Amino acid sequence: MLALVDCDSFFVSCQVVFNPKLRSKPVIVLSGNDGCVVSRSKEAKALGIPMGIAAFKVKDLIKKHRIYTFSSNFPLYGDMSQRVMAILLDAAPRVSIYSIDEAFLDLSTIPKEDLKSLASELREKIYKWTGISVTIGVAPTKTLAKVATNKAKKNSNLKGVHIFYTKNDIYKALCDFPVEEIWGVGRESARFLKYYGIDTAHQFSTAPEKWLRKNLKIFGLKTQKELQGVPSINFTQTYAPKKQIIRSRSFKNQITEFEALSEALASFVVRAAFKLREQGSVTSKISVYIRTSKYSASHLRYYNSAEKKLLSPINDTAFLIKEARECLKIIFKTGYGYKKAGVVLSDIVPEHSRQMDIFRTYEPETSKSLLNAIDNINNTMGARTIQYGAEGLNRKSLYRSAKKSGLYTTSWEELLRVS
DNA sequence: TCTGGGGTCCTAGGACCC
DNA sequence: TCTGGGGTCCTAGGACCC
Repeated sequence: MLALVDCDSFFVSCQVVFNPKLRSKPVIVLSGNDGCVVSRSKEAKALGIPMGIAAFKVKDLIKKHRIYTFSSNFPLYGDMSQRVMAILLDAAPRVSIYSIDEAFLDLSTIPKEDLKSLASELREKIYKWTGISVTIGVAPTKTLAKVATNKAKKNSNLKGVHIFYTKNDIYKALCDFPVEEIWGVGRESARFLKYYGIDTAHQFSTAPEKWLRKNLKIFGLKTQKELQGVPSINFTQTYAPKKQIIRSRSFKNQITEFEALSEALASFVVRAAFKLREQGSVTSKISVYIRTSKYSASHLRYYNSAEKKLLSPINDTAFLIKEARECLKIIFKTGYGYKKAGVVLSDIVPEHSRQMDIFRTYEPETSKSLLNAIDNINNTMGARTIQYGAEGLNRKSLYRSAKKSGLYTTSWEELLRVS
């Protein structure tokens, strides 16, 4: 058996921990640039705020019901996530952290009769130690644990824990579980399945194997096995290094100047390269993209990207900034108002297995101590204590973030004051 | 006026080899 | 008229996740 532990309305919960008077009130958290609604309290859901909707579209609803609104605050969520995960890592021999607010726990060594108390106690402990409430689903496979969690969230009588003990438990649950809510069945597959009369998870689990393999490919087949109780999705490593690192942002106002865009890209590179070094990796491909608004008139729309392959994989910020600038030169066109830009590092490999460049156009050792020094200073004295000139100095923020709460757990200046 | 920011896995098809 | 049979590697882009 394995458990899925899923934090309830995670971003909202993080805000409420440090602002307890918001408990039982409608609260939402917005995406970057205050664009979309990405987390909602139970009360906000009940008022009809859909997931992912553009914030301006529900402005009236927010005003009318006095819904408390926060800009996203990722340093806070990341830190709260680590606290929850630390408890989970201690609770089971193997833990697979799946996202910022979810993890799978291997419970195969736990006797069946102990599962219920273990899950309930874990749930209480997490709430007591972090203030975050979680829902736990226990089942023989990841996909079924997802179903169990889903059921628990919809039925408050279950008190946040749902366990599939028997085949019959599973059968009953799958019969009234909509096919489009299965983990791994997205919009495309759901439309296809429904066209052929497959509406429930149970129907999916009994569909002909060959037909499924042909149309939904290998992942469709794996999902079917999972629903039948046969584990088919790997239990991945807890701290697997990223294979791709993206840093991107939407801008508050359109950017029209090359230099301004170049500075924004440089700041993305700085953060991406820091992440790269943090996980002990080097990259051999950098790509850059810029885009106008997706919603503007078609003749004002422009999207383009460019990439550079690096002869020798590296993690040197200054080098990558130069490469990003070269990419921008290729794709930048005047006359457009750019709304978003991003940097992608890919073809990432561990630093110790780096393939050297026979022509030695770049010698990584020379900058290693410099990079270490910069990282150490920024780690101990705060991010951006030392910056690169290419990021631009004293610039005004390019991003909208009007309702950001304090960095209660990661900045000495912003600790919560209690009186 | 205003529409997020990360990720992963899989497949088809091209380029290439003998 | 008819034009082999067996492979590998790489990449772009789709589908999906939170």
